[in-house]
Amino acid sequence: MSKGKIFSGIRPTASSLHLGNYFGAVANWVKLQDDYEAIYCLVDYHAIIEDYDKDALSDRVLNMAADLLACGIDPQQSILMFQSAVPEHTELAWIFNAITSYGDLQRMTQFKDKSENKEFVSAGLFNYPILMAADILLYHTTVVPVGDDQDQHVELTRGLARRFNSRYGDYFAEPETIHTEAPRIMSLADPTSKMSKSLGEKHFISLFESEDSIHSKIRSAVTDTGLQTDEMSPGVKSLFTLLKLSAPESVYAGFETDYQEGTLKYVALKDAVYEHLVSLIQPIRQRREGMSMEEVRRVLDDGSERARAQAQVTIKTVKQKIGLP
RNA sequence: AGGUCCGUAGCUCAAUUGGCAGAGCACUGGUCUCCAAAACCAGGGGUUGGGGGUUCAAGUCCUCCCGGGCCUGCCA
Repeated sequence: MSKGKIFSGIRPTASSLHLGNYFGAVANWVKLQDDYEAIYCLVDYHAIIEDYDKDALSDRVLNMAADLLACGIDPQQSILMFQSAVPEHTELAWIFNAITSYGDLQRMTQFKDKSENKEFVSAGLFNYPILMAADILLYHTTVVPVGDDQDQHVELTRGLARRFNSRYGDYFAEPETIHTEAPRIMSLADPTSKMSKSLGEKHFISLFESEDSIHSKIRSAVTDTGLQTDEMSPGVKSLFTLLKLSAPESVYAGFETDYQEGTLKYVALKDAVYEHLVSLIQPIRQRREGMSMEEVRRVLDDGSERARAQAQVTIKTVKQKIGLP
């Protein structure tokens, strides 16, 4: 039987991947490669719709590609590409603009969140779900692995596929989302917020930063705040999550028992998280170090070329269907 | 294109008739804590969007430019 087809993107807004990217998305991307035909895309056209550093962007694309390869994305198996190398993304997005209702976009909660209290809101920020729909449908993707914050956008994508099909004749399959068991990794300094580069230096741990820095960030992780309750505090829960992801089950179970018996020393938990985390990411760090950027560039160009071949077929058909010469 | 309001620290803002650029939050360090948090103590942080001008003295006044918000007009 034929494999399903996956498309997933990541914005090259930082110079390297952090633990949230890794456990929340990339680790799953690596696993999914075996069961699906996958396209993983650095979505640089998405990166430019909000403030960004033009001098850093192209290096970020390359560096994140290198990070992804180090994490185990296999360019023999999957396609690793960058968006702006395949102009058909924006071409299809424009076409989808014509069948997207203004109201649908206004209802996007992410747009409402991001545009609130911002003095410059680009039209691109408003339109971005359309580009995302184009990214997905351009390759006849059947499965989209995303966090639940992207559900609404995938739902729009399904709606656009349906609307296109009913106006111009069946063509696009409606992609399904899959939610892997991927946990949301929280900021250690503020365990009620998702780990993110944009919150500031304290709020994320890069896969590639120094061990000292990782250690001190974990050591200073917020644990209990305010009054004691029966519930495990978000900060402690977050540390347990990281331990579960990085340590053997027996180690995890030991700490859990300590917690339940009230004998847990948070320092011990933190140091265990640090040690297991570092040994888990050690091989990734080593692969990343040995990587040549020329090779990464070649992989990206090759992936983008293969993707483009598929994209061109889609665009050609779409243009015919909608009546363009 | 016209009208109008605005631009001061990472963020929100203050600075008298023109008179030493400041506060809160955030950040960094310390005390405390198993680690953190809270609290307290200390610290770093600025081309006041940019150029020119008036003045003994400009964040403040004049002028041009850049950027942004709102309104109107025009446009494929």
